[in-house]
Amino acid sequence: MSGRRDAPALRADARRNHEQVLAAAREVFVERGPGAPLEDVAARAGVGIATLYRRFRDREGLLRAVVLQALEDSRAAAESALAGASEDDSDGLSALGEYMHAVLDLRVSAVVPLALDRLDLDDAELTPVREASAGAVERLVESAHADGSLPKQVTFADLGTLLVRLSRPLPGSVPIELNDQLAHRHLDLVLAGLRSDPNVLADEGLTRQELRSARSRP
Amino acid sequence: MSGRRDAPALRADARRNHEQVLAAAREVFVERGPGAPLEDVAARAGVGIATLYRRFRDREGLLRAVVLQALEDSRAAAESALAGASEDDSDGLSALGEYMHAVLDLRVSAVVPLALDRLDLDDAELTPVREASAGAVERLVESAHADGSLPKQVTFADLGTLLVRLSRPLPGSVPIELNDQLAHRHLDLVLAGLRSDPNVLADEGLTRQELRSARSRP
DNA sequence: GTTGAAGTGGAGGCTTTTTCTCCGCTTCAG
DNA sequence: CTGAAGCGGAGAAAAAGCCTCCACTTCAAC
Repeated sequence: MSGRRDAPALRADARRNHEQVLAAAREVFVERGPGAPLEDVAARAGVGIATLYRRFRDREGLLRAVVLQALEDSRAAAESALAGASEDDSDGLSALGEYMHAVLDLRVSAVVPLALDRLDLDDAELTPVREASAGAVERLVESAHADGSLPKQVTFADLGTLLVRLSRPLPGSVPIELNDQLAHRHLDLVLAGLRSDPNVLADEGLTRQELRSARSRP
Repeated sequence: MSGRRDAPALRADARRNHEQVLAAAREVFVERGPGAPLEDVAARAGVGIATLYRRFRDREGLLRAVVLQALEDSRAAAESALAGASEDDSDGLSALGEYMHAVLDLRVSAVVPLALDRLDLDDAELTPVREASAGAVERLVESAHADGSLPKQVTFADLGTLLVRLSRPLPGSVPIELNDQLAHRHLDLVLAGLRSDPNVLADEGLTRQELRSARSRP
């Protein structure tokens, strides 16, 4: 559960800074792209640039840490939605919708593809975490397929890529609260469409494997 | 209909380069942001950097030209959809859908907000073109509201911002054709939802004016 | 064809931006 | 109280990007 090789135990203030930098990085990378100046990240975290570099080797190290944390957040949200669904007797699509709204707030789908783009896709540390997160979401999708609340033509890949589109902030000077409010509204629009019509789309979307292989061999 | 003050009539090759740069700029700005190196734009156009600077004063001049052209494209698409709808006896939502698919292909909604962000919003040359384009789209939306094919709660601002989200390319190395294919699929999903349920959303979206004022005073 | 005006590419000087280290000062925790 | 741990930010070094200059090429009018 700790970093690579037993961590030497951070002092309380250092640990707090570490978290603040990570949170700031997620915001800044989402707003300004994965190449945003690290000084901006430090400033947003309310911390000196040296502190950022003390905790993270370089941009790549920071990106990797951000992705790891975001994927973990996503997995937790998916599992909590799945658990919530079996307690109440709500259907699979409701659970999926809950997860998607949560992910929007976490900005997971905005930051992960952005950051992953600059990282080694086959990284040994990243791969299992990616699998775990995707697996949890896949179970959510399967359960919605199984109880008929989500049309079979709408696949994991459809929902994932759609979520990416909905997660990225609108360009231009749109205030962040308005942006988020609109994103949730747009998601509701999509979810309502999925719910009302079992034949929304004529043909079946890509599978996860198809999406991945299209990505790796462009 | 020509540029500012009667243009001195370009030679054929120069005119061709001018168009190629404009087209390349639209693509590159959409893919890499409005701050992308102009050398990349020149390279994509198959032209030297000097040629780019000979035709456009600087980045701002190029951005402005791109926006002007994109807005003009959008207006033409909206008017053609509106005209097509009255010929056939299709409803307002179909016309709107046709327009939205066309705009996706033109990448208008991706490039315009991006570029406008770096330009003077109250620019005297831009404003009338922006009005003309928005006006044509507004007529399309109104006609869909009027014949009941589009729920009243779904506003111009909703559709515009949604189109922006759908238009931006997915980050990561997603091949362009796959990206576009998915974008059209996602749009179909949204349109199907709009069509099937007159009460998709509980409350009314922002008006155009509300969106604009939220943008200008953040 | 010839000719000269129009157009072209890209090397390179200059500026701006970003990175990342170093070191004197501050804070935590035992 | 003290020393180990942590901190901020100045600034050297590097990288990225801008845009001009000029020797060369192409177009089109005659």
